[in-house]
Amino acid sequence: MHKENNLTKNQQIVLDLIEKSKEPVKAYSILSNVKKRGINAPPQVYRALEKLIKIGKIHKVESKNAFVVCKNTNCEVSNATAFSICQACEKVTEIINSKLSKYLKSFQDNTGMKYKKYNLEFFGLCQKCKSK
Amino acid sequence: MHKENNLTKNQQIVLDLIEKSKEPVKAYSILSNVKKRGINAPPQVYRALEKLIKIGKIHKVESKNAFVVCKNTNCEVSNATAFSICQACEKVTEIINSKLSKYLKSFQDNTGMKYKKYNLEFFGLCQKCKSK
DNA sequence: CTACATAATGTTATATTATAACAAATTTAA
DNA sequence: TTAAATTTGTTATAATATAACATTATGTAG
Repeated sequence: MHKENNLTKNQQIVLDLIEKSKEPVKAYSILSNVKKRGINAPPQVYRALEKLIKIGKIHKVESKNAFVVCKNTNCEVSNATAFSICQACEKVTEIINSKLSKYLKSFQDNTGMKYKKYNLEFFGLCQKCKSK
Repeated sequence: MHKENNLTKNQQIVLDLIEKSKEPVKAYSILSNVKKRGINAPPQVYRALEKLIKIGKIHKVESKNAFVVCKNTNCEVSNATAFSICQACEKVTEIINSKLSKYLKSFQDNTGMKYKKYNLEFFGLCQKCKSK
């Protein structure tokens, strides 16, 4: 919400909007909400999103085509992301767990491929929805 | 490739096509390739895909909006999927690693949320692309 | 400062991915 | 063999994302 350095006007507008939201926000929802602030067309939103992802301010939740603020000081510019997604209420939370990230960052499969990046999405029922 | 039981004609046609492909296939690529077999419109493809995912025959690679055959006899109807994706050649391979799947299936975060399902995508350079 | 390079912007158009809605045909199972 | 459920075929449209290009702003080296 507060002014970040290094960000251009459009990037800041888009980031502000995502930060204000409790839920992941979709690109066209962002667009319709920032029209009053002078952003008129999809490319302006997608460009800002691309940059914000690149610098690690936000992440894309792939299974939802939606965007969330990075809550993790350790995810190292978007290279190691994990989310918990409730299948009922659709709530998405970034998982911050150093054991998990250490495990995955050092994971090696049998092909010898060295991983630079991962994205993990867990699905289940959150506390609230479980008790319904 | 061989006739599977339980599948309808369209489901079988779509599955055959995905099985024949070495790479993840996109929905509209499937569509254009099965027109000669009588599938004319997107909903026919998407319905087949939905069913095939549900029964665990195929997976969706979320970061690519593309579909691959399940290579894993243990992924238990799509509930535990992991992929290795080369950022250069875009090759996608399903990771079959029981340590990894055990670790993730039993993973618990601090919210008490119990996970039923996960999808993990690793990115890096495959052997071939690394040595270029 | 100034000129070059780089990045960001604004804009129009279009490509790509996915679903809604509904009538008809087929399969399943009571 | 009828009712229910599923799958199909079809048209239309919604939702997500990028191409292309002219313009403006910003950063940086000389």
